[in-house]
Amino acid sequence: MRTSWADSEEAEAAAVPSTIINNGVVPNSGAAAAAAVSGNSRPARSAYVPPHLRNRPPSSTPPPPAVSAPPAANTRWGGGGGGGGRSGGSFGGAASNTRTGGWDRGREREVNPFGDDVDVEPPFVQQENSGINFDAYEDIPVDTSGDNVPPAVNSFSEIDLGDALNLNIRRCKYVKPTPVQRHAIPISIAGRDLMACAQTGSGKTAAFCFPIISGIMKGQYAQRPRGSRTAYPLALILSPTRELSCQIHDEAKKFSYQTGVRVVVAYGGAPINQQLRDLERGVDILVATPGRLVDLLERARISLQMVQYLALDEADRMLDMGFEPQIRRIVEQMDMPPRGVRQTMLFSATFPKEIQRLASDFLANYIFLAVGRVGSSTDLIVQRVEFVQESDKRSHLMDLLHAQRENGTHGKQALTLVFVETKKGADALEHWLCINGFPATSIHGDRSQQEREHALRLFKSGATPILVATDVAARGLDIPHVAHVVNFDLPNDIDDYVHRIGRTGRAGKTGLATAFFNENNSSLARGLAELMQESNQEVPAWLSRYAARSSYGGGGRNRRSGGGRFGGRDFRRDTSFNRSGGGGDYYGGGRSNSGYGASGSSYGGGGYGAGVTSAWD
DNA sequence: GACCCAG
Repeated sequence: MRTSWADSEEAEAAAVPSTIINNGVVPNSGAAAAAAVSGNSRPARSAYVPPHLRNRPPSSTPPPPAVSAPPAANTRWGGGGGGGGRSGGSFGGAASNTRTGGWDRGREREVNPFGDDVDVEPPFVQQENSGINFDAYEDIPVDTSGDNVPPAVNSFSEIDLGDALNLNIRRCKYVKPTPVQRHAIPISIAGRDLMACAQTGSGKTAAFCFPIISGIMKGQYAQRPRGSRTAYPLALILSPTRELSCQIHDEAKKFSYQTGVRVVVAYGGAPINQQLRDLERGVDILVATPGRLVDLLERARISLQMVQYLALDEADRMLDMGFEPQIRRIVEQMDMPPRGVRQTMLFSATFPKEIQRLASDFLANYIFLAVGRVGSSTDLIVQRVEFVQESDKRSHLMDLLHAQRENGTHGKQALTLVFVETKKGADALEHWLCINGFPATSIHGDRSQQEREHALRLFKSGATPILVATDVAARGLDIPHVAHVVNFDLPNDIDDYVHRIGRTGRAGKTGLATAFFNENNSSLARGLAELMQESNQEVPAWLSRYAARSSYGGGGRNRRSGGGRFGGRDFRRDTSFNRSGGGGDYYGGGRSNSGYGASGSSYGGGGYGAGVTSAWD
């Protein structure tokens, strides 16, 4: 499960000598590659299974003859997916015939992430679905809008994802798809663009990984340029933090085991040389943070011209002020195929309408999908708000921690995650907790990547059961056993609050979220009070008064919270967002036919309602 | 203010 660069160093050492096949093709010109892209821009994701994938045992085929050649970029690794594509090329029939799935396990040492084979490797710490209460999902509210929405499926077997992927799904102990998977996977398999409000705890990562992996396995892709040091991924998955990219990479690798689909992660703070070597050995799916990706693009070590699939995790964050220019540059100003040619999938739990509108620049005739959650699960997280002056916060936190210690809700199985506003504040609080007898560590952007990963490991293992964090840890991270999230400093944005408290109460477990509120947070009062009310939480009278005060002053409005909060609703259906005359563009030529209106009322006026309070992410 | 290349 580890993807830190320190660990991949090991994998690298084990993986040489390279078995990558070099067919000797002269580095391709951009034009040729572009032609290849446009000629195969939407690979058919039909039920067709290439012969070499039919009835294929997991790892029975012997390795091909070793080919001595310098590592070539983008050679399909392990074969499984028809990477050879056109066997008419100089690749040669022999080579492609030998590239059946898993042939090179002994040579490339593809680590078995499941620990059920010869390779002994610790099993994944999280088999998230196994802890999910599926009964609670049965009547979950789901909304879709857009043209010709493909119907949802009820089982993985209804979709032909391919044998190797299906085997991995079974190994993950995923018995049946979660609601977001039931809806998002058919949409993606159909080749449609997607904006999905979904939840990590219910398998969001799988929801975009399965179609990508399956599509690459089945796709008949033109030979990617070789011989140069430029890598040509077929899929790009972007996320806002390094740790989240690592987590997605771990998941994607698990799903890709013995499929022949190669997953590489690239993020900042780690030595770039290792990542360059990984890329040289071939990449189908690239998981990256924006900064390092831009760096690699500028070095011409990556080209996006073969990208067929683009997925943005935490998409609203990626398109928020801080990231949007970089994302726009990557998606629009590099060599990535344009929208409508590539397939684009955006995932997040919170999707403010302003961000939805921005996002529509990257999408073509997309489907909007919102997965709510049953009201009963709301109670999994108890939200408390306490009025605490700045000067009293530390002693108040100490009281909470002492109480937890007495309750026994402290330690390996009851982790406490404390969010603060600033990096300095994180350091200070960590130090203060330590000298007061509470072992704590911290994660924030001023720590080295090694320190960040180390802190996360200490916390996850329970060795240090308190983690002080900035918003770097607010989104997406799946940390089991977080029993308590403390908003020592509340965020300025209610969406950030939603993501923060979503670190607890995951996978059917209960959670507690405590917030320290004072005058400095008055701009959040209204959103907080509304959210708590929707979540059937007790709203303190004083908070309601704050909320009432800020409601007419316009005080708490910011760009992300104005006009409909949690994005549980397609902005294209909001007429106020279509007034500029460009509304038709958002639809790409058609109106919703999903009957949204009929079920929309159950959403309680456009929010996630109860859904925002828990594992939904 | 936080997060996102490199050094």
